[in-house]
Amino acid sequence: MTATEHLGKLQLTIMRVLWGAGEATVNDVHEALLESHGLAPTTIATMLKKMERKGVVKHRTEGRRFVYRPTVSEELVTRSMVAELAERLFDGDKVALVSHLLQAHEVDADELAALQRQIDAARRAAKEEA
Amino acid sequence: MTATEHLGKLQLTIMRVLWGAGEATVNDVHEALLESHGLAPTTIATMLKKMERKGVVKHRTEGRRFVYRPTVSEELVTRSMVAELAERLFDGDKVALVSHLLQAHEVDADELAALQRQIDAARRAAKEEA
DNA sequence: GCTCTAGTACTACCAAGGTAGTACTAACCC
DNA sequence: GGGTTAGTACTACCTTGGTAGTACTAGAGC
Repeated sequence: MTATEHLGKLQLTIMRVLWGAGEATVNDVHEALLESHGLAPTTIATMLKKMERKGVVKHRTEGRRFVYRPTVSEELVTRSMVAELAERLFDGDKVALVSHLLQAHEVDADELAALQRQIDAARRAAKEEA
Repeated sequence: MTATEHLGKLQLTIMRVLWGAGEATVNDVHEALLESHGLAPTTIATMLKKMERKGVVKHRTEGRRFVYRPTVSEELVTRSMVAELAERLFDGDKVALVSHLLQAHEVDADELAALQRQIDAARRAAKEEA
């Protein structure tokens, strides 16, 4: 039932570090985001704690430090967040979401061609599955 | 610049009433959402006030009541919310968002065919514009 | 003019995301 | 063994979305 794995901006950023590294300590995450975000280490720690309470990460103890690892996949999060938006904006109709992108002129000619190829591939895949 | 016109679930619901009606009083909105949501009238009023502070609606006074009207279009809100998600999840790449939908098997064969037609149309439109 | 009421203002509370300071303590080093 | 320090715990504050009760007042009706 994909329990709406909705993550905030910072949470997603942290998750990306975890997804990339497999697992990481508070310090690892802090280092990874230092240049781009410059947050206090305690901010990362607090956020990770909140995320653990929410169930998207788990930690094990290694000496003094906590080693966090994700408990949900990037794919799952992405899917449920996209689904949530489609739900809110298009009453769950994912095709309408794609239509919106096409109609809002958000996609240029090259991108359209790329999409065309992807749709072809998806249709072929769908046919084979059937 | 599309100043990230992000709206919550209820806010969006209220906006839909306003977009549909052109303008509406607190009571109108309350009536409109009574069956589906059953919220207190004060909840609607509070929400509209917060939305006005945020700049997505304005009101004029008509005797004792406030008549609210949207100051942003549905198109704008939709676009900026989709863009925000694309930003968060796909680093702003809207094509990647579409690819995700296709690859995640979220779209069935009929829908693919429909999309195909839309892409064709979009490509023709793009060609004519050039 | 006065009362009743519709309708807004004000206030309050909860949850979650975000941010961070301060306090505490286990571990390491000498 | 004792001090230093790294690293988490606790607490706190802000914002926004959501929800609603209570207080106040302009207007309508008599």
